[in-house]
Amino acid sequence: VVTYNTLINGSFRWQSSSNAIQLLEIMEKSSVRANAVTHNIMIKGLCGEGKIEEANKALRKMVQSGFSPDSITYNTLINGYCKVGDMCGAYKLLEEMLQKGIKMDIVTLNTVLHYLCKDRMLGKAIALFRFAPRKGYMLDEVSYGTMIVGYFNNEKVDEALKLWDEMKKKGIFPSLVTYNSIIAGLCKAGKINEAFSKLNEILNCGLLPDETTYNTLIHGYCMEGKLEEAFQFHNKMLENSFKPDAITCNILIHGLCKEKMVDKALKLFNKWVSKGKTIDVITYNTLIAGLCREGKIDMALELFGEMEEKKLGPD
RNA sequence: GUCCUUUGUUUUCUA
Repeated sequence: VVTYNTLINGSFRWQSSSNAIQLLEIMEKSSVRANAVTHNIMIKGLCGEGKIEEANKALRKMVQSGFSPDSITYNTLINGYCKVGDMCGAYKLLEEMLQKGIKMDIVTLNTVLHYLCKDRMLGKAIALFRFAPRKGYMLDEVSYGTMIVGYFNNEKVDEALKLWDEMKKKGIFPSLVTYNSIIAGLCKAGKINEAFSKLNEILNCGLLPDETTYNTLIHGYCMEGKLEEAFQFHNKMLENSFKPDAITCNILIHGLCKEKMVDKALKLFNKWVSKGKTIDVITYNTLIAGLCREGKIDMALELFGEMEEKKLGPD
């Protein structure tokens, strides 16, 4: 069943729910029985595609098969409801969970913190963040990372940095994700040099930056109009054998368009395509926006036609 | 004591 679980989960991640469901059906026809993890994977996968109804069906099936939803099940569903904006649904589930005697854990708490921050209720998030330890919750790296991002998104740069220090003082060592978060925040605040110095800190800690790290910094430089530096980072990425991805491409194209260099953006785009690298809807949207701004509507429409050919549905 | 599942980080449009 572990084999099937791994495959089903991977299928959701890299293919689609229909492939995953097929695998589940194959498993059901065999002598292998689904376990609680299988059900949790199904629920998560369906939530991930925004199919809340289907996820609920999967939940019912789980119960029918004799499994009790656990905290992972509930956390998954609560996150799913929040993701589609159904806070009432999420709240109902939370109550149901508590009624069944399943305690909120740090994951539940972090999920709530995240959506409070996202829905511009930073104040409530802060209150919860400060109150939780008194209730026995051990704030972890995700809690801190979530709040740091929340502060940055509300332009509270100093507070974000204060939390960063507080976290370290507590002996929680930032992982790459948290470093990426603070780099993004510093970039957004226009503190690109401080963001850059965090990259050195990453290396000194023995961590390795990833594509997100580079993309974030490249984006930071682009936003400042420093395209030279942005492309230097792009080259550095290649040197260090990281693979610039569609996001990298989108960032660079956007940066070029912003500086009224749509022609160069188009060149980059063509180069990217000819190398067989992936592009996506956002690539097209970015280029089309750049072209429209310059009044080159016919070229924009040409790209629009290409989108349909490539089955990248315009949105 | 080992495998699988839940939370945080990067890109596009409205001045």
